[in-house]
Amino acid sequence: MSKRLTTTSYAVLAQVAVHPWSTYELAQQRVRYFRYVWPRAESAIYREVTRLSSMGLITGRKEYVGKRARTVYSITDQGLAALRQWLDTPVSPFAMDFEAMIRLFVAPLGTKEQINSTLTQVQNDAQEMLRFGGAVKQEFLEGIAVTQDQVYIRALAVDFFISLLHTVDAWAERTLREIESWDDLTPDGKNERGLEIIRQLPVATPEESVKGPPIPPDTQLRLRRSR
Amino acid sequence: MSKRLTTTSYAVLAQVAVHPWSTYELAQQRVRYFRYVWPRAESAIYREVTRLSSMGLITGRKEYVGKRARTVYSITDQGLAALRQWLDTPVSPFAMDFEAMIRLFVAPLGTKEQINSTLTQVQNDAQEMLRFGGAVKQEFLEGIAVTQDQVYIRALAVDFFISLLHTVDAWAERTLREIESWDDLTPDGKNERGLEIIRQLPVATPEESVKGPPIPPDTQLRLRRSR
DNA sequence: GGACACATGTAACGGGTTACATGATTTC
DNA sequence: GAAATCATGTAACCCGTTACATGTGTCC
Repeated sequence: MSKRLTTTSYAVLAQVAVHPWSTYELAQQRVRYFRYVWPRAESAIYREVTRLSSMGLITGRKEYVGKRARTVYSITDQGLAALRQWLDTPVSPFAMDFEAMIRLFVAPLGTKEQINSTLTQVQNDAQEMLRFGGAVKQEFLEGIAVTQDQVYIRALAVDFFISLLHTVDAWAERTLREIESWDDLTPDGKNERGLEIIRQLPVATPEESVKGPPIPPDTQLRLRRSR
Repeated sequence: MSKRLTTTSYAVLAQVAVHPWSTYELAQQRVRYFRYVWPRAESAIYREVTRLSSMGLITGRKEYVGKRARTVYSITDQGLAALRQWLDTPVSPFAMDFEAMIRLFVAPLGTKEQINSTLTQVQNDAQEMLRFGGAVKQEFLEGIAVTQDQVYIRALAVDFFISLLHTVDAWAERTLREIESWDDLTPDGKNERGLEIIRQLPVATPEESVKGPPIPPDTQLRLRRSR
């Protein structure tokens, strides 16, 4: 068992910091915590709990619900200190896995139905997540959220979540409409239209912005470094 | 070596489908292809190339640049067929790793400087990626992009990329301003403000939308299934 | 009292990462 | 002709996943 803590470790630690949980609850309640910003399999949570416990960052207390034993974990002072220390290290950048984009690139090899169904799936996923966001919103407004005392922070996170999903949803929508307007998936006659879309994108080309000093080479974008 | 192809395999295959590349070029040029939507380490690309080649989905031809040997890979008919077949399988959903969100949640354990630097980093990353997006835009407008004949498709992808980054950038900006306005990171007196932000989020609460039929239980959001 | 979902895990595989290695070219 | 960088990989660890296991409460 490695000694290094990963972001996943800190995610679990952060969740335990809110209040004590059993491992099962931790794994389940990730939905309301980091499932969407740091998705991991349940078994990964179980392993992290074992690890954090063996390192003394959380402590388990055996409880019984009827005849069934369960271990409820709380954060230790050492665990809190570890979290605080972590806040001084550099963040790993935003990263996404978006398979639909790869499929879009190779879409001309397939059919209109295929790319349509891919984009529809993207939109459905986004709308489903938005529904979850709506549920969270309501919980806070009703004052029954587990982290009700942290609204002032959580509001900022939910804001991000909602904004991002609206962006994905809207993009899927307009892209579906665009493809609908095509007769087929070949490049024939679609060149100028594509350039027009590109031209209208709200972003400056380097040509337009060569007034400023050149970008120093060490400003290179970091790849995700999540270990 | 497992026989199953992963999304990473198909990403490499899709890139080789554009035109032949040496392995090194493939690993480098991911920047212009899937680096941002399917980020993987270079060594993973090398391994995939070996695998795809041994499965006959791509073929390598030895070339020499001066004294240095290199293998240039092209896609085979079998590889094209595999890509086409893949388009009929369900997409794996959008997923993100966004460590900054975890840090935001535990921000009250640390200092204002710490959360500020986290959010600034998020904004810098987004702006750096936007600059890259601008460069891609210019390439297409100048007509010198490698996939110039695919503008009509790529435009849709670049649109997504730009939209998403503007969303991230704007969120980081307004969140930085919000936190700037605080005296400290404690909940004291920030409760009502948080609720106000939540209230204004552009998403329907389930309460508001109970007119429609209940959501069938099998509409559950899938977790990323990228294998 | 059988079925089913809840609660709590363990085992094993493999994909992704980090770290290292090595010759060839270019730079100064 | 030394140093830096390019080009091309290999090795090994470990995180994350999928699949399985097993007892316990609950529903009808």
